[in-house]
Amino acid sequence: MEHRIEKIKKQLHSQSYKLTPQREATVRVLLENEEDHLSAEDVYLLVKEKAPEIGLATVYRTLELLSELKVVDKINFGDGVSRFDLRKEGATHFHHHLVCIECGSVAEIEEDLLGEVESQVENQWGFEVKDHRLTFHGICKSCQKQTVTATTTTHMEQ
Amino acid sequence: MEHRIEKIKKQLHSQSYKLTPQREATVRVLLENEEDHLSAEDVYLLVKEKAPEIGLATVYRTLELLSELKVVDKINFGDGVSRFDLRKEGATHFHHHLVCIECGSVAEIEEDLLGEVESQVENQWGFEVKDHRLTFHGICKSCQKQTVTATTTTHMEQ
DNA sequence: CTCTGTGCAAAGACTTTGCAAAGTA
DNA sequence: TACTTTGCAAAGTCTTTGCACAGAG
Repeated sequence: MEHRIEKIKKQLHSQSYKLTPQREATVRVLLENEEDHLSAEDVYLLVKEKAPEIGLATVYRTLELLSELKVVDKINFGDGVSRFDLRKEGATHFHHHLVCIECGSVAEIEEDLLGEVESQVENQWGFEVKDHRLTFHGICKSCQKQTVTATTTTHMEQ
Repeated sequence: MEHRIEKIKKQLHSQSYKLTPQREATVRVLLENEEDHLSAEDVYLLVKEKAPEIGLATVYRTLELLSELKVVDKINFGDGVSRFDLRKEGATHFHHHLVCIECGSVAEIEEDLLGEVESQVENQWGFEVKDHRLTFHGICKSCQKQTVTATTTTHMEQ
C-alpha cells in the first residue's frame, strides 16, 4: 500500500506534479476500494471522510490527472457516469469486466484473453492495437442460482 | 431499405408502438448513416433536414425506444456522449469497434472473434454471457502511414 | 373519446471552468 | 517571488421530464 503510494508519488514528480494531501487521500480511497469501480461522486464522498474540506472539483481534477498518468483507467458502463479503476501493479493491459444485468454487480477478469484476437485484428485489419475495453453483459453466478426457482424480471439499463 | 423499415414497423407494432413520421425519419437517418456512430445530437440535426419541426426530446425518446427494442445499440466511447448504432440484419452479437486515437475514426468489425473467449468466461467464471462490448483503441491504417514520416502529437481523450 | 406521441421549455445529472486565496519550492 | 493547487460557485454539456396540445383509431 505505502509502496504503491510512493510509486505514484514518483510518477507525479516525474511530470512535475505534487502529491498533495488531497491527491494522496484520493489515491488512498482508490487503493482501498480497488474492486469497486467508483464514480467521481463515490470517490468524493469517501475522500471526504478522510479530508472533509476537499472539494468535488479537486476530486475530478485529481482523477483526470491520474487518468493521464495511466494510474487509473476511466471506464463507462453506459449508465452515464464515469468510473475509475486503478491499474493493477505491472498490468500490461486493461482488465475486462463482467457486468450482471440482474444485480448490477461488476466483476473483473485479469487474464488477458485477447492476445490472439488482437493479433488477428492487427493482421487482418492493419490496426495497431494500443488498448482495449471488453465488457461482458450477462448473468452472474449467484443470480443464475436464484433465477432457477424465482421468476425475477428486474433488469438494468443498457 | 424499405424492407428494413417495414421490419422495424412490425417490431414496434408488436409492442403497441406506432411508427410515426418522426420515428420513421429517425430510423431513416440511422439507416442512411449506418457506419457513422451518431450521437443523439447528430441524429437530431440530420432528422431536422427531413422533418424540421421535430424536437430534440423526441429524438431522444425515439432512440431510447429503439434501444429497448434492440433495433439500435447504445454505445459510449468515453467522450461523454451516447452514440447509436443500428443492429445489422440478422446479427446475433454486437459488433466490435476500432477507435483510432490519432484521428478519432471508428471502424466496425462484424466478425465474431469472441466465440472462444466467451465459452472460456462461461466455463471458468460461471458467468452466462448475454452480450458484449469490445473496443480496441489504437492507430488505424491510414494514420500509421502518416506517422512514419510525420511527428504528429495530436491525441484524443480516453 | 381515449390513449399515444409530440414540441417546448424547464429541470436534472454529471462534469468543467474561472478566479481569488492558500500552499510550496 | 513565481508557480502550482485548491475550494467555491458559476457555467456547460448532455439527457430527461412535465405538460398542454395534436393525432390516430
